[in-house]
Amino acid sequence: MATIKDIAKAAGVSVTTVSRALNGYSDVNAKTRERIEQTARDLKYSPNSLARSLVMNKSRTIGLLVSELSRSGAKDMFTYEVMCGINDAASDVGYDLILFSTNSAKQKQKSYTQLCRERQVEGVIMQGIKRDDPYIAEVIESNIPCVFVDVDVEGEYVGYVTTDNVFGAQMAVKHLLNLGHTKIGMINGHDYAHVSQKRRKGYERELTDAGIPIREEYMVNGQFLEPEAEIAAFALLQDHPEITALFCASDLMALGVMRAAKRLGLRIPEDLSIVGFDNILLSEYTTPPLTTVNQDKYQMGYEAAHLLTAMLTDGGSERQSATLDNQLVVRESTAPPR
Amino acid sequence: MATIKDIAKAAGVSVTTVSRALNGYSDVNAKTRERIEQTARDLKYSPNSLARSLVMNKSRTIGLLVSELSRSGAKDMFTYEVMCGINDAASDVGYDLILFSTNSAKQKQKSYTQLCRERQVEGVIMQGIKRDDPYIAEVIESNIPCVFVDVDVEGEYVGYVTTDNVFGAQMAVKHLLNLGHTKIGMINGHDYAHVSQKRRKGYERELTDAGIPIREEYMVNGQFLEPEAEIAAFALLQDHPEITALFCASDLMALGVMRAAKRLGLRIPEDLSIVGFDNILLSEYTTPPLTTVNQDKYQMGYEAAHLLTAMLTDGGSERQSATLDNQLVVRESTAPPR
DNA sequence: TTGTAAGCGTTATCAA
DNA sequence: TTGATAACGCTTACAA
Repeated sequence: MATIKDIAKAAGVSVTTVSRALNGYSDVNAKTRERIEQTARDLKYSPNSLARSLVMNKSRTIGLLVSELSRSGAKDMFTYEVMCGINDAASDVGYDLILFSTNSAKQKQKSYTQLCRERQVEGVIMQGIKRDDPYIAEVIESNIPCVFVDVDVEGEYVGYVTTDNVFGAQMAVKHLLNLGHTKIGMINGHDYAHVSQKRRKGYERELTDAGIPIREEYMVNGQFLEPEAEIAAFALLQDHPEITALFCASDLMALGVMRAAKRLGLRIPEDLSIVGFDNILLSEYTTPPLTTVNQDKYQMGYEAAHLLTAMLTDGGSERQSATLDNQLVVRESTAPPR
Repeated sequence: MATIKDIAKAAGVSVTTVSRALNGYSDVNAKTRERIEQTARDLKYSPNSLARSLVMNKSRTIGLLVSELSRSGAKDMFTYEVMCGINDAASDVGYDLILFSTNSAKQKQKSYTQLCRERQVEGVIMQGIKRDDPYIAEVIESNIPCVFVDVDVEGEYVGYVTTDNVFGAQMAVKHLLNLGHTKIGMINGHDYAHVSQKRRKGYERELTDAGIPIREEYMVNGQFLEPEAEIAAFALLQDHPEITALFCASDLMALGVMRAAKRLGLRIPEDLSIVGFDNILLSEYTTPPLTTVNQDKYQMGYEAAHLLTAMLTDGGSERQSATLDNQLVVRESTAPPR
């Protein structure tokens, strides 16, 4: 509870001198500094960052805005792993993280700018929000630096981190093509996700390059959810029994697809090959283990925080965005068609 | 960037009146209030919580201290799920979360009290720390309210949330006993975990109740880590081939044990029955699916935040701690011995 | 019902 | 090398 005032009194100097001594300014007599530091220790002083932030107008705090941070996200460790990366990168440079968890109900009450201003965060990292989220427009208008995870918006103070989703999808489809598949369906997420658009693009491009016509009816949405994907895949496979392989825009949805296949009596990979996306932890443990496209989630978070803190300190020089590589991980859910 | 000063000027009143109007005090003329609220909206005002916290000496912030928040924790969703619960409970009552991630290197630089005072958190939730962590003593001494997850310390301002680990372990062992096992080993975590002590107690008690002598050499530590557990279990099973069942203090370790069994050519559950603890997501997907003791991790977090905010507002009335029930989840990793 | 003024714990400007 | 003093944006006695 000791303040610099207390120290000043105890050490017989002014608060100014205490402040300067404790902050390592050079214009303080060595003896005085020593005495001040000692009394600070004696009084178990620790600075009040609130007061400091107020006067300096810098909070050394980053807001972490995760849309619907909830149990449902528990299954793919995506959010968590990204967070770990963010946390590590932020704490490396002395920033603390404040967690805003919003949902649409809360968003109605409080605008993005309000949220940030209130807590005086210096910058924001946004994760798990959809393309049509009203906050995105606010972010671009506002002058609070922000880095998005998996939404490709850029602006003066806005950047993003993502992986090469087009290429990732191409690798997945090429793998299927190489195995001899030609009737390849796709279970996508939803139209409001940046990654869905990109993965679809990769899927279509690879097919086109191979001279295979694109069939709209082979593409369905599973909302990035396991049960929804199961329903969608079930219907798709029932309507189009000629399909021998499915590319899923997420591992979680691939899980649902596996369930649908089981219900239809289809063996994996003999009757149906499945490729996922994300390489979530679970994908290694399914039966059979899932072939998928790996994304380095931790790195995404780390990079996001790094970009943001760079904007904050350098004043926004160099890169604002980053696209990370991803890799095909071949496991046992894919095989040549019968 | 508008402040109450700006509003005061624009609305032609004093800052006091603005403050009172915006905070819903009754002693403000309805007309004046309306005018003030309108100009606040016009100016896109949002309060500066830093300034407010400073003067009120209340930050409405909870510190979340997770020891070694890192990728290694990614495999069990424990940390994440608890966090979701904390987040939901905290935001229900208008508290924000600030993430402190410490590791021993940082702890040396900064004491617990310093950390909290600096950021002026009103209370703290601590997760993933060991019994011998130096912070624990600090917490008890300090007068900052704190709730621990899975460490049973109590004090004037200190409580904890845990599950009934003794009973959980008893259920696990009883299940094994009922199947006819008598040579039951235990892969524990380490001596610095509260839960390890409790689970061991449950294991020993149940065995004793069944008239089976406790054999020290049947108990080994796996540090709550998969590879360590694999090594420990491998050695144990090699030295004591008569063991037909293993109770593991965590699912993650059970995964390692399964690997060890495989390497030894033991089939699960025919040659070796395994029971885990936690019911992590993965346990459902292993081959075979793991019998385990479920803990409601989300609820633990929710309860922790609830206890803490109650302490903060009521001034520490009623309960300070909570012990949640857990349930045996029987899957396919257990069977009668041959 | 409204306003004046003090104060929260810092840092920054300026003068000594 | 040091110290008054103002300022950051807000709340709150106290007075009017």
